[in-house]
Amino acid sequence: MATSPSGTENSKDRLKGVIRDFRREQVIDVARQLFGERGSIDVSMDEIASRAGVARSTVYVYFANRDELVRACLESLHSHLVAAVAASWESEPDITGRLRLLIDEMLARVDDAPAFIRMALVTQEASGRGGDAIRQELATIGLNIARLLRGLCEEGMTQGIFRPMDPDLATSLIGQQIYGAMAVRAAEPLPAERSTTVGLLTDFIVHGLGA
Amino acid sequence: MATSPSGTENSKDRLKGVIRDFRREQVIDVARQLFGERGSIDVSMDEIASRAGVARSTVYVYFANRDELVRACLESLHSHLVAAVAASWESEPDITGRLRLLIDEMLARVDDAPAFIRMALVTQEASGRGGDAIRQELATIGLNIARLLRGLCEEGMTQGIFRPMDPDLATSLIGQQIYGAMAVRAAEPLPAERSTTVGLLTDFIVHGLGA
DNA sequence: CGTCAAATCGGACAATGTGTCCGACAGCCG
DNA sequence: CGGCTGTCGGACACATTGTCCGATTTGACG
Repeated sequence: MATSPSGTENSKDRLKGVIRDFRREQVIDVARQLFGERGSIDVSMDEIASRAGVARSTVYVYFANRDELVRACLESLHSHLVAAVAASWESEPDITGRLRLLIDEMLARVDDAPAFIRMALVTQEASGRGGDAIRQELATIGLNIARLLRGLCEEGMTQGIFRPMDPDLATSLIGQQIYGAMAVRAAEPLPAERSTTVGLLTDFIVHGLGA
Repeated sequence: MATSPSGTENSKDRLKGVIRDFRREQVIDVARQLFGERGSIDVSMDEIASRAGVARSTVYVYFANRDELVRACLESLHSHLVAAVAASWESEPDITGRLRLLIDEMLARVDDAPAFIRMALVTQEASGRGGDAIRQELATIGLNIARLLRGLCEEGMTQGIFRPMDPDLATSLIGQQIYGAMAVRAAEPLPAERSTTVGLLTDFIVHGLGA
């Protein structure tokens, strides 16, 4: 640690870090695309590596194993979602509008990578052996979205738009509806126009089926 | 074909058929239980075979491959569901009551084999290579349940309980909600009392979140 | 009881994919 | 130049699926 000036060393290390991140994202991008097209089970590490233009063994330098790579892809998807939502959140003061916004972005993720979402929604599967990292990541994502939803519910009730109700319950019910909608859309060969679906979904959540 | 009296031969063949069915169900039961506990990915054919007390190669006499076995398990689960619903359907004339009944039975299936349901809900994954048989079966099951739901929706609208709406849309929305609820429940380590959940869910479907 | 056929066993096999490891090699920095 | 680092590419051990086949059991029938 004393062999070179700390300034130079830091800069060098930072450069290395940047390069590493860049390579990592290169692999993640390829993996996300392949997973999005064909799900995660059907894509081998071999294929990801060769498509990313690196050796298979090199992939294992960046990711401990397959699950870690999948986890990183989920993380990437999530951060894109968060960024997209944050971008228009403040400019949409209406509660229902924000709900619509959130749903729209989530369904957009589905349209982006249907096969991957299909897998993600269920990779809670694989409860036995591996998959711990993946489930962990999904839990984190779920929690984060639940946080958004819960805020929405509480404000909706305060404003008298929603009827009084345990906010956790409301959050869970909305979450389940969105979850179902995502899963169904992910399985659909030709999903309907997203804006239409979002509108109908939001309406249903607010009004239900009753007369 | 002329070597023995046809009567005897038929009886013998039927017996063989019965035996075959019996053995098949033996394997299916074991597989369903293991899948229910740990999902389908984590259970090897080896383990299923040895737990069922047969050789691995024998399993392949009854099922062409892993997917066929999974398909058979799904079929079994579905037929149990249908039987349970049919048993109390007629004695429940109320539309909301029937909806509650259907939801209750579906969630009961989840409680029965959470890990398997988790997988089933997403085995639309594996869109590439195999999995065709499984997806086929899931589509059939989904269609059948959608049929029930659609009838419920139409009758509800006729009776003025539900607001007028495209019945296909209503069916899809309810289906998605139930789907989400099943998936979430399947992932829950300690799901809430089923009757409570069913009540809240039904209420939400009918009334939504609005004030 | 002995015979025969079908069912089952059990293990070998090829194919595929994962994760590990290591020697070779190229580029960069001192 | 000489060493360091990251990458390559391929060999390896391991697990699993699905196939195959000879040996063995079972059970029905004469």
